[in-house]
Amino acid sequence: MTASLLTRLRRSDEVTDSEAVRLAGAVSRMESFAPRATVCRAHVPLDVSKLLIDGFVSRQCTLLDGRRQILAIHVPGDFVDLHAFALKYLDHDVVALTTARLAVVPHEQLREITDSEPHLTRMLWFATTVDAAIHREWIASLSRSAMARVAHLFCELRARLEVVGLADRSGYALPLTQIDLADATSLTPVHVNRTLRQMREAGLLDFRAGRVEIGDLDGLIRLASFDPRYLYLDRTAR
Amino acid sequence: MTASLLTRLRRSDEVTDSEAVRLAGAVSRMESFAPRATVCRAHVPLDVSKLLIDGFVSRQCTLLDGRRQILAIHVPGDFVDLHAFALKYLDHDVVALTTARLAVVPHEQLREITDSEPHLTRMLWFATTVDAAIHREWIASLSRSAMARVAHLFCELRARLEVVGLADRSGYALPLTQIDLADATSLTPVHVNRTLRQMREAGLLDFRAGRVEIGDLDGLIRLASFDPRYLYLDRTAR
DNA sequence: CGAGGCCTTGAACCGGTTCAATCCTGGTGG
DNA sequence: CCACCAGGATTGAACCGGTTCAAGGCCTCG
Repeated sequence: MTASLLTRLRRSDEVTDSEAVRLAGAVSRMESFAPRATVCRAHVPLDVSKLLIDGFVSRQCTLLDGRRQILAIHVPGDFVDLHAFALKYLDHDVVALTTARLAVVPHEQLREITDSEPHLTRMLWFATTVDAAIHREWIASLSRSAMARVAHLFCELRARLEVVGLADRSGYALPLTQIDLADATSLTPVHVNRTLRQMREAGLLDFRAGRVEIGDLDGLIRLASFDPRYLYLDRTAR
Repeated sequence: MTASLLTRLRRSDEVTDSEAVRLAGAVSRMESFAPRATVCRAHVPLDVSKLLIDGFVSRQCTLLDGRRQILAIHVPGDFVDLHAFALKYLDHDVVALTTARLAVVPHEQLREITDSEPHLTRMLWFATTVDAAIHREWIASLSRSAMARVAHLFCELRARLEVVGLADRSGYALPLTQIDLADATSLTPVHVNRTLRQMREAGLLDFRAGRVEIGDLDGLIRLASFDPRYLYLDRTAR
């Protein structure tokens, strides 16, 4: 169950077998969600956190005028609402974008890990600070052009999915709608559509039928000015 | 030195005297910075983190076209680059917006705290997840109108400064330029200026001479649709 | 007293939005 | 088996919030 999380953590630091066992043992059960189903709601006290096994989920909030803002998109291996362990409730909703399976980890288990496994604790802390780094990159991304924003999102998802073996240089499965992309980039669906057409015509990328087909990864990276260092994928003792 | 950090942490949970002593003992020295001085630079390995004692500092990055994007504004009591303890380097620069004093905490000390003080560790972890929550709120804010964005920034700073006794309902000192506000809201200085004029004419707020004078806090909160729950200022065991 | 920042205001411009219509596709029920 | 329907994708045209460019004004500091 925790295989993809381990793959991710091991990309950034060494994880001992006993730590891996500890983590696997912390999972109490699995949960499945249909597309659009709410995984957890803002401002509701939580005593579990959830690890995404497969599918895509988003952190999102609903603005006053009813528009949905996607704050982050999570991929398999992400400990989606680990923040809730420290925060005790979330400030946003977590919603399934596709069919999704998540492993449930009671905070009681996390509490015991923090009491007895300092290194594992630092790894989990690390995972939440990477989330924060991704948020910052989104803030910077939002101040750029529509093309750059959309390209950046595709580059980021590619890099993160590659870590868990779900993407390569040529593309990846991404069963989202243009509306999802619009809500994630703060653009209108209409403009996302035009932007995708431009990218297709430029031979950069073709997003169709739930799949991202990358024509020119280097061009895409340049367009997005994507620098993956903010994902902290290099290996260092933590 | 750690008084304002303690005030902040104690707002969210109980901190024992021995924990407070441990935290105070972790500070190795003080550093002062002039306005615009760089506190730490992106992508440079770090072995200390810094706690803001007084003044304002920003997390920021420079976009390809030379524009500066402010990703966060920190107020006294904030453990500005605590993230670097987990990340080992930062993905952005930290720059003094005003004259600023910071307390330096070696990662070695933080390491020892994580090894022997689980509750204090969770408190520090908590502090970084609140930073992430603030980032998310900025993402949502950026998708709204110029008025709402600027109003939201003023509301947030007021709420955070109030915790450490540096603001009340009527206003607070904020020695930033309109250019700083522009870079923090992804607006142009020209438009920030027009927005501030509108807010002044509406009797909501007067930002002049390095001070925010609030005329109608409730109106401002409404305009910003500011909901302070994302700052996690309620007291809970963590 | 001159220079450099910052603030302020006007006018033209433009990237992205809004509104509206049409197409396409997969799923459903008769 | 096919008509129908709903949700998403696509395209055109008018519009608008915020940008850009340009010109002063004001204040502080050397």
